[in-house]
Amino acid sequence: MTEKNIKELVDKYIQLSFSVTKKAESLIKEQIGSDLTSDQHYTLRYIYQAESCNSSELAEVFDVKKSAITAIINRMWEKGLIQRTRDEDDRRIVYLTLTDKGNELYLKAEQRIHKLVESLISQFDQSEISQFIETYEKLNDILIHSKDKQMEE
Amino acid sequence: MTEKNIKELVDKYIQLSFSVTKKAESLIKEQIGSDLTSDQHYTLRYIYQAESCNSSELAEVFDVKKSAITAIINRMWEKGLIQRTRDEDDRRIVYLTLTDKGNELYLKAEQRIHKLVESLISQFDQSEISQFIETYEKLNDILIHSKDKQMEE
DNA sequence: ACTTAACTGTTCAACTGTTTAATCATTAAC
DNA sequence: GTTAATGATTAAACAGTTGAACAGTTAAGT
Repeated sequence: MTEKNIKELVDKYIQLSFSVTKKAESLIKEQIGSDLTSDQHYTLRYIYQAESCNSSELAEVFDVKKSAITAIINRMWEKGLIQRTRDEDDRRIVYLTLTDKGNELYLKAEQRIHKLVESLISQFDQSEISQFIETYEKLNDILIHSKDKQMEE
Repeated sequence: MTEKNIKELVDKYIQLSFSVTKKAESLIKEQIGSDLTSDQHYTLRYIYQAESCNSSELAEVFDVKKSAITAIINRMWEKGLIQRTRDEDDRRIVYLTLTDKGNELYLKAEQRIHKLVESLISQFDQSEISQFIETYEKLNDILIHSKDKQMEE
């Protein structure tokens, strides 16, 4: 592969990455509706899948400071979507769990997102989309590894 | 493809999309440094590539209201990165162009991002990455089409 | 046991980015 | 020549973020 080809490939990837991310985010926002912001939905999803978690964990996953998590959790707590429970053994830790309302709101939005993504995916061959996701997964691993390597420095 | 397989594929894509986007954004932020935010860098890039553009165009590309663009341009104008020039024929239109400082700052960050992406891409077979980008491009087209279809409704 | 250090989470001030609605200046349409 | 429409801005309000300071709790060292 020539230098020029590599540069073009990289340019194209940077361009596509920006464009796809923007448009996907925009479509997802429409599925979520006005009850939740994107970040709030992502937060609901993480807590839903983890069943229970704490601020530090969320801060690491979302790659923001803990104070940012406190702020977002506060807003969702005020809306009655999230509960806080202190650990009895280590009273520093605050467990975050979804309320019934939070659960319901998450599932409603997630179903719509699921339908959206399914309709997008259905426009590809099965082999093409499988190959794509496989590479995407590999990229994800490489990105995780890149972050870890930076931590060591 | 069974129902179950589709659901798993969709779940995986949603999961990966979130994870990859977060991590890539985080790595890119590190390349940009503290002189610029991500959005400011994206703005510089768009104006750099377009050579000249106006607020409405940016608002459409970034999928935000024009007032949001005004705000971001104001901050970058205060930093001396962007110039505003009124069109002589239609004095409503304000052309946005990069100052030398803006140009320089953009290129410095973009070079680092380029190196980052190149080092990521180099960890794949050429055929794999070509196939990936091809599918990514197709996905981008589909997303653009999805937006257009919504506009018609 | 007491002191110190480390950890979990919060508060506060300052900032970026966003939307909504109102406004200004300019151009287009009739 | 008055009325639309257009391009851009302003102001208020809010979500999200950081950085620094802090409170409460637990762990470690001695």
